[in-house]
Amino acid sequence: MAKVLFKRDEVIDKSMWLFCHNGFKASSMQQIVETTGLKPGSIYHSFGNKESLFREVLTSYSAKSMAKIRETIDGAESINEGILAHLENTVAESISVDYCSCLLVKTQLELTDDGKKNNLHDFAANQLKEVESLFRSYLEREYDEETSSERAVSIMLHIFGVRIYGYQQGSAELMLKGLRVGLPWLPWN
Amino acid sequence: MAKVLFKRDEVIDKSMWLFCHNGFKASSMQQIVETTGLKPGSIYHSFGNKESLFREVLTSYSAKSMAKIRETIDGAESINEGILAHLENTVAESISVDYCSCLLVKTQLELTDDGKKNNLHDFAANQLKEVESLFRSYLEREYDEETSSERAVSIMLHIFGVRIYGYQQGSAELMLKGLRVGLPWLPWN
DNA sequence: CTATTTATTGAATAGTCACTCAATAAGGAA
DNA sequence: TTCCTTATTGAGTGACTATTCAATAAATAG
Repeated sequence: MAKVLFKRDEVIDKSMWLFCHNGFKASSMQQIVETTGLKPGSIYHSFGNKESLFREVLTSYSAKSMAKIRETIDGAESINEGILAHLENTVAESISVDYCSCLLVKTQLELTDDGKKNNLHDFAANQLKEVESLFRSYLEREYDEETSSERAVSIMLHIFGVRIYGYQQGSAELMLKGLRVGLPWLPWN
Repeated sequence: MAKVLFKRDEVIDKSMWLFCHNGFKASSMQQIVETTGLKPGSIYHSFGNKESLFREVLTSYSAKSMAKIRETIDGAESINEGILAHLENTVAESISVDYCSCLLVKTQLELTDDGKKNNLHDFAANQLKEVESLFRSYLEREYDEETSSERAVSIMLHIFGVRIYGYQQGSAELMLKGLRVGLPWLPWN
């Protein structure tokens, strides 16, 4: 056999699952081989090395995340209702049985900024900055620049908070109360 | 030579520095040997294994963190001023050159909950719950139970947020603005 | 049909990992 | 002093790591 027998997207998705659960270092190439069904040589031929594969996974993860945010806000009756819906989704996600936080957040904490160009730490940080920009651009449809900027930061702080707080047991209700206190300008019921 | 030639606390502190910067898995025993000056056999004789050593480091880190919070709040003119001072300290810390977030947060994200008893993930999560309890107990001196509980959660969400947001470049001012928006009940200037 | 290109294979490589253990050295107890 | 306990040593262990590469198989070009 030869020539494009596997689907690149499927390999990315299966690898994403693994990286999300175990992080970068703890996901071994052996596990990737088992999860994707590809042989080591195939992976290296198609993706270069583990870091390149991970980079593609991160890019895909980031694109999906931002698409989902857009979808949620665009589908809501107002910007603020959309933002609230996204936060509620994030909380709901965090109590699922195999919750594994956010790959970008995990990557930023796991990989150190070694000073080299295009390191994975900075890559994740930049993607998260883009998420903030996305929220800010939505807010600017409703508020002045200053308010939009402040509230975008506040949203990011709360999302990051939920990404970590979500590991506490039975935390959904508590988190929603905490979000309501910290984001009183959102249209809570 | 023999018998207690090294100081246990110093070994813990030096290992803490390493674990804070690289995380659990990425800190090799070889690095621990180099950092602490102990030989492999000595470390295993005194601490059991890498996980036990890390557990002692986590315990020490948690104790130090909570002591510092108490110190800051007890030394302030009011509970709320103390909480604000602690948040400002956290922000200030996050812009230092070798910032490495919070070991408990990093551990919770790096190590998965494998379901086993006393795993490191749960250990870190429990320590973070105690930090929340500490804030709640302070707040209960000023507010009713419900308000104290909600605001303690809100504080934790913001601290977690800062722990991650701190990796963005030039973020100190932005974070302070975000905190001011999300925690308007604190005595800002 | 033949030649060339290219995806796939999987055993093999060198390096790193956490960890061990017999030998050794130095206290305290008798 | 002699014995016993215990901290220290550091070379060594096997398991695992990411990665390679010559061989192979299939699709495409001429």
